[in-house]
Amino acid sequence: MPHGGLLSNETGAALQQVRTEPIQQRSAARLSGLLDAAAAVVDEVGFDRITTAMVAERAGASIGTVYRYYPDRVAVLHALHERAVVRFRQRVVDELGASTLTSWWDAVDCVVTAFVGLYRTEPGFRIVNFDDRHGAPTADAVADADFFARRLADVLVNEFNLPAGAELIFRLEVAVEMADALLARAFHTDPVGDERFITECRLVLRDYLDRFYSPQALHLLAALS
Amino acid sequence: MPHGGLLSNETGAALQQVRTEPIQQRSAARLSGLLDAAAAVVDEVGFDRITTAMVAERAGASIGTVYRYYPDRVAVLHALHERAVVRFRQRVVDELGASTLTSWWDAVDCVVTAFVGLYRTEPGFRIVNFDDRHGAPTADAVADADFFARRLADVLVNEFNLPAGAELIFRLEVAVEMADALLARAFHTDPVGDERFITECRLVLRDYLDRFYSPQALHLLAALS
DNA sequence: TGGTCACCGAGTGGAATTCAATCATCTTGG
DNA sequence: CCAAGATGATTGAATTCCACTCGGTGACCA
Repeated sequence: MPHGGLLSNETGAALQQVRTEPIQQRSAARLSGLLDAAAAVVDEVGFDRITTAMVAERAGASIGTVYRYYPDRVAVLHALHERAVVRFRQRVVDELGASTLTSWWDAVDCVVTAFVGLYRTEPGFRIVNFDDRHGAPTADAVADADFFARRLADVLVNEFNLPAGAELIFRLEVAVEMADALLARAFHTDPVGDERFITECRLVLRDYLDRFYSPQALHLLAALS
Repeated sequence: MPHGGLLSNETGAALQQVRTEPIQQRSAARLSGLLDAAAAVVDEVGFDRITTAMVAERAGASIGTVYRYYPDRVAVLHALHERAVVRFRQRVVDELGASTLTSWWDAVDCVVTAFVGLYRTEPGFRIVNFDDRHGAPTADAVADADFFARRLADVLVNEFNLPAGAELIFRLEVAVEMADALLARAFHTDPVGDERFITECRLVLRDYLDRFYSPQALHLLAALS
């Protein structure tokens, strides 16, 4: 299942995600506690064997409490997914800030590094590969699909003068899909991640994007316009 | 989710897949009828919302009949998956037979064409993207993961003299993962398949493999040994 | 006409989800 | 600063839904 990996939107996140916005401060702790519990359970039994009871018990709460915050079981998974994505984005900007970037490639590399790092350390991070596929096409699935690609496009345009536009976004969408698949494959059985697939992922991304956005290609492009 | 797409194994297929081998001829019809029903339901509600009752009703059978042939719900999905894979392979060989192949690229192209064709016409074909992810690492997940890659490797080695070996298999595994992801993305919302992703898939595959197995690269390789 | 093969569908059990009762924390008038 | 409400938070028994079982019934075959 493609998509769902690096991608997500922000607006739709809180949209009916949480039943009741936490008012008192203890609720916030409860909420993140529930997600921590869910993450732990995901690591233990996988995210289709998860039960609401497990999450509740692990969080030291009762079943009812889970349902106070989330309308149903998959909503919990969605929330966990969202949190993972948020942390991923944070990690990316950290990574970007800590590195000296000499070309767009370094930025792409940072993204891969951030993803791999989280896969290794963040409990339940495999949830980023969760995408519940409905038969009925999810209403705004496409709308939020390319969110991350757009984000990344902005960075590449502003920092490295790549040509903005729908084409760049599409290319990045493709790149994200490929990276997602290869990295997920790297961690499919190996908890540390199969290095062969990780390095091949970097290679593929670079080659693919180089085809359009290498210095030479850009130079050529500039000459034409 | 990675793997599971174009891949599958053959040995594990019939292994505990069907509870009772059909003895009388009407049973065979029942069996395929159940799978047809399952395929229809998959198209309607997606393959995680599917219920045994839905399949039974759709097939004009009772719950018990479903369980006469399949030990549990996921076994039905596995069987449907297997059938899809079998039909896919058949389609690939048909396609290969009908085309005049001038290079390994044509063979790869045929595979993509077959996959896209089935996605468009075969009910429930999206099941090829089904891979039940357990928390406990599936015992032989890796073992059957590269089955299709090996198969394809055989063809490419025998027909187009690509250099056999673990490297080729790994490359094809990577290629399969990428193609799987991009094609699944193409059909994620669009039932006819987003042509942009399909053509980009062909492009990516060609570029990726060309890097190692283009005539020039092969020539170079031959010179070194 | 007995012996399998197929089939049925009410029944069982476990997990998902609800909800009315209870506890905890705020807040407001005195 | 302190009662009571008022409102948020929590609980867990009850309910619903769904996978799966099994004893009984008809269909085929020899």
